[in-house]
Amino acid sequence: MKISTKGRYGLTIMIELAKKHGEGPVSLKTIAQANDLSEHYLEQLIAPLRNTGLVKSIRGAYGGYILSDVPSKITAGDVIRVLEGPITPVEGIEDEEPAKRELWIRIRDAIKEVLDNTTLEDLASHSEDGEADAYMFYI
Amino acid sequence: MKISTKGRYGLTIMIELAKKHGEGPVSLKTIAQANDLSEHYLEQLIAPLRNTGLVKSIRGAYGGYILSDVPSKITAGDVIRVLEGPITPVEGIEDEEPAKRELWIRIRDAIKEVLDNTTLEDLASHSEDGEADAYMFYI
DNA sequence: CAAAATCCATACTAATTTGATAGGCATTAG
DNA sequence: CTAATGCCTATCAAATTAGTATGGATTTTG
Repeated sequence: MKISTKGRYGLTIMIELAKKHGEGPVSLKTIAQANDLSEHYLEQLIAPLRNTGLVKSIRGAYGGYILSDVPSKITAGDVIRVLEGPITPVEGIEDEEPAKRELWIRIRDAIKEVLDNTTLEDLASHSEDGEADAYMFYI
Repeated sequence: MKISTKGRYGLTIMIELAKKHGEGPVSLKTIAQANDLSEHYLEQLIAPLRNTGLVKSIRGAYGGYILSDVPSKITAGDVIRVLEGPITPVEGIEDEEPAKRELWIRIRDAIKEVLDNTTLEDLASHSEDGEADAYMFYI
């Protein structure tokens, strides 16, 4: 029941690109260093993001990546779907018996609701402040 | 972003126990056969359910398992937490930067809301009918 | 042009998790 | 006693995750 580093680091990349949207290409090296991540690994994650058209690449010296659209038009769901596959708590929901099928569907819809209504703009604008939100720490 | 067979089969076991609650112990063999699952594998899954007190075992011939409480008092969240660990889309939410932390918390709370408000009674009562719910098939 | 910066592609690997299987001991109903 | 059942430990194969390694290909600066 976890989102792997693929989705998490992928979101990290996209948030960085959103923060610098309109300021020209951002290199993976910059993003890797700022977030203490492996540049090589990020390369593997951004490849599908490029292939599906969420980002565009500019090659050569002083190149990098830019968002294909404005941050308010790209959602967390767009990113997670590309890197983690379809958003669902189980594969083949249709094959489950009715009771569990209904449960998985409710969970799936709840997650989709959150991911599809959170844009990169939302995420980027909350990235600067370090304030703790009221509802932060509880399980 | 998946619930593994541990959680899914675990729920299957608990739903079966809920359906026969009050009718004496149910053996794993019965449950395994009814759901076409490996009895040995179910043994491994029910061990933590027994250790945490969600079910009680009756040893010996014609033994089996029974729920420790009425089906309306046990939730899907109780079962999933035991078999899958804490309900959260990422480990160490506290360590994430504010924007993503807020996103993970929203997802976590949405999932918890569903799991903690679905009881075994709900699930067991929907298990007999084979009717397709209106909102079944879409992604 | 040459060198540096950057993207691009493929292959390999170590660790972990998942989903079991195997075999035997312990307990109880009949 | 004996058959049916739970209980326990060990082992294992496949898949997934989280990277590393290597070597390009492309573009810009100087």
